Amino acid sequence: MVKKQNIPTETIKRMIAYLRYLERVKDKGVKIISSRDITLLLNIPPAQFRKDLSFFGEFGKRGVGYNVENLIDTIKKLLGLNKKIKVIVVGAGRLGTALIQYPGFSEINIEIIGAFDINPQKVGQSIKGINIYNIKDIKKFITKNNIKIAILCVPADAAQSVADLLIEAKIKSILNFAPVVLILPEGINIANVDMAGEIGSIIYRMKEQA
Amino acid sequence: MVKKQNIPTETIKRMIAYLRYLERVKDKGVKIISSRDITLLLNIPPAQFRKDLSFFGEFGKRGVGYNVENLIDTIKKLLGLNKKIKVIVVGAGRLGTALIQYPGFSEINIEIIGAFDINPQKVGQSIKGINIYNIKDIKKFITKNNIKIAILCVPADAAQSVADLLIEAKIKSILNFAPVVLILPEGINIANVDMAGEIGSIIYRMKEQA
DNA sequence: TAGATTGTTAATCGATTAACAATC
DNA sequence: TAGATTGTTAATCGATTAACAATC
Repeated sequence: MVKKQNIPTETIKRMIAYLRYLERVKDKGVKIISSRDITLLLNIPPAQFRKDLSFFGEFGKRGVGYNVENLIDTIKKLLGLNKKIKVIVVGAGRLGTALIQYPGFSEINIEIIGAFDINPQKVGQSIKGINIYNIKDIKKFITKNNIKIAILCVPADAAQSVADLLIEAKIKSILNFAPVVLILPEGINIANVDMAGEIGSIIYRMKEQA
Repeated sequence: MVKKQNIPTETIKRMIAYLRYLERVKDKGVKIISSRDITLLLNIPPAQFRKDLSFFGEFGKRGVGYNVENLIDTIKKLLGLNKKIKVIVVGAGRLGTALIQYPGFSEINIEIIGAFDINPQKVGQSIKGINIYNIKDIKKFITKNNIKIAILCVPADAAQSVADLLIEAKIKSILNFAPVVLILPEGINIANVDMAGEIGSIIYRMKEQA
């Protein structure tokens, strides 16, 4: 029977961390690993790892541990990372072009298949084989290539209108790097990467220590 | 009397979002704002805004609302963002050079005063007036300029050793973009920006909808 | 005063952690 | 069988939300 409670987003993010760590130990030749060993370097209590997995099912062997290779495959399947996922980058500025080449995405099977910009000087160029297209063609491109996910890295003041355009083009999910809260219809998945917020929290904690 | 409970990190991050939003409405000439209006577009219940502020004190006027300009100044002071904070970028690759120019940092008074790389071809160059120095000189630079915060964007397999170097140079806080969990001594502040984790959580949620 | 909105308490909700029976 | 480690329940902890008295 398929388990179906509400799985915390934090659990999903930890699963990706587990996945990365497992890939690393697999490369070192480790075949079997315990919840204790897998969480030791991740600064997580072993029970949390087991709890996280238990949302999805049973994947270990009592008294033994987890088969590394199997667990990698399992987690990939559970998260939907077992097949390539095509995404586009919207906004081919500094950050956008950096993300096109970010190895952390390709590692988890995410493939950037195009970038879009409004600047005519950028349109037509390509970065690492990824073409930069005119943003006015984005709807056609999304439909034709059946894209569901966009990485949004346009300037803050353009973010909402570009997001509206993406929704119109039937994008289902947005990874937003603009420091703005986007207003989106129900059913659209959004994740915000707030880099300033992260560094702000660091600064506050430092202030507290002083 | 100074309030001192344990303030959730999420509260701090929301404070930065409030700050950004307040700056925007201030530019539009708004003088007074209620908790309802401030949270309307941020998708947050008004009570949470008030609760967040209450960790720090009382800043509104009952029956009236909050003075926008005062509140901006207050939040900046509370978070330690009222004076310029000097930081360095370590790793002047695509992501590093993008972050050097990221406007979201300068908006909250964070000033990048130098970048560091191991690649001799990059050393000596400069981006938007920010010099790229040889990483072997980093310790001297940190000491001389009294830097407390580093933005770490070296490749994953170099991240731990570079972090060790930063600790040796007496850095107190690290904003880490490498998809690795760093092992750091007690008392060092760390924030991890896990871009792959964020997009992974999106992919999972999309899979659930289907 | 009447209306509005804060600040805060208490209730709710959800996530983490501890403990242990199950079982390899 | 003895030792180890899982999977899961229950306890704990912390954060969010609702409700309302205080007060402008």
